[in-house]
Amino acid sequence: MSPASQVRKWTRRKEARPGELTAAALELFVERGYAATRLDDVAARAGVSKGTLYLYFSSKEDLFKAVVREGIVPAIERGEKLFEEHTGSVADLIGDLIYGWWESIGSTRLAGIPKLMISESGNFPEIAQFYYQEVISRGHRLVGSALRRGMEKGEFRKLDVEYTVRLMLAPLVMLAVWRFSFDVCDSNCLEPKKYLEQHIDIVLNGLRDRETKNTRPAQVVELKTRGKKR
Amino acid sequence: MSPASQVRKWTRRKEARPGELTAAALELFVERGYAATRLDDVAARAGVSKGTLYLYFSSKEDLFKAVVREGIVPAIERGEKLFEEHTGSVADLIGDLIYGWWESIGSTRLAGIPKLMISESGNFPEIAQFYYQEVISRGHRLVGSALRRGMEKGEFRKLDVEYTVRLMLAPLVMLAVWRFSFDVCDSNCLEPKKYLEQHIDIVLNGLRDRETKNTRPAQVVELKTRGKKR
DNA sequence: TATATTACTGACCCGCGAGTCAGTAGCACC
DNA sequence: GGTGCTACTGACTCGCGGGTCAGTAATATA
Repeated sequence: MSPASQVRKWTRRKEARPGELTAAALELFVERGYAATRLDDVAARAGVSKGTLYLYFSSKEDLFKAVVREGIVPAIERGEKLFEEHTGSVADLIGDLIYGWWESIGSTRLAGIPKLMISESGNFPEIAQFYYQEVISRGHRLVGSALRRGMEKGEFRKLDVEYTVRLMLAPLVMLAVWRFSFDVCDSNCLEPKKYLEQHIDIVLNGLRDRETKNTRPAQVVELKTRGKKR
Repeated sequence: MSPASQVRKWTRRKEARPGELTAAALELFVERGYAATRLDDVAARAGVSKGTLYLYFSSKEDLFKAVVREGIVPAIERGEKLFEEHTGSVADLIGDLIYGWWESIGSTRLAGIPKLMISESGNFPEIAQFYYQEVISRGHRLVGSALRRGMEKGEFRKLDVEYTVRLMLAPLVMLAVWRFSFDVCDSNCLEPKKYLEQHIDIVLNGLRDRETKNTRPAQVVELKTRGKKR
């Protein structure tokens, strides 16, 4: 009935395309891996044709870089701000950092990036290097600063900071990775908030300086009730 | 010089081929990812031609399955035996399990399999399912039994076992994954044994039941001196 | 040494997907 | 409504790598 000439086949949306393309690419890269992802599919998911993809990105590798860069750098910056602005016990700070990570990365699709980087670091050493410097190192430095502060204040035992940082972060990375790997197989899949809560519980207990008398018992804080203080 | 007819071009080694091929495949899969690995390269690394590979494996996917199956199942069985034969404190048992994992998996090339499964689970749901049931589930059950025993004996606080298991294993998996992902970038790369030692230290401290009076302080055991008791 | 058997080779096939580009349709401006 | 600009399309190319198979060389047997 309606003449074909009246049907609008597409619209110009120059500004929106790059973001939509990287978002689609992130989903597919995480789901299938870099090599197994077809650019036709990325374009289709973003609602454009493959040709359009090449207007905004010069190659598949270029698209991959954009996905990593754009996704992760803003997130780490938020974490650093949180650290600088924090006042109060270090145990609280650690909790805030971990729950903050969950809110702004862990629970979002950005959580797929660690898995991506783990899988593809061998094929893109340049990007791996970038990711290591801009995300991993900075993240370690951030948590390291918090731990050091806690040790200086006598809240925590004195332990090697670098190792403790990694031990603290490993369960977070695994939580993110798990969602995109085995959650489907996992019949009794776990409740992320409870998992993080218990992680904080065990680690803060494990770190607590037993010689210091005036430390409170380890704080198990409900996620729901957090962030209402201001 | 020596006539070409005298040079032996290849020898028959029917028995050895499959193992050599899966070993080569494991290395390359881990290094480059499944899709980015060429069967020509796998064959070359195993010292044969691609045609030979197809005498022993019907497809790339079949080879992948063989790599996972053959590598990991024997290892988990050793862990289960360790658990059954163990007598003594649960803290010791946990240490033995973790160091045993390091000796028989973490420090070997088998450590690459977790990374492989994480990367490719989406593309091979059937293998992911197999891996989940035969490795992950069994591993969780194993560590879960140890934790439960510790809680019943009063060595540990009463916590949700399933969550604690994952929190205990996350740093091990991350250690394995790290080696094949960012160790190259990592200037000050860590000492695995010290890392594991500190993990055990923190976790056992974190789990310790503070109400129980007769628990010893957390045991930090040197890896070097272990395993000499019998 | 002659013959049969088979582990192994390597050149070839062919489909798939990254990357290209001539053409088309939306839109701004007159 | 016409004209020019450009965001977008989709059919095309072409190389790469999974998979095949006719032939070859090592070995077993006599």
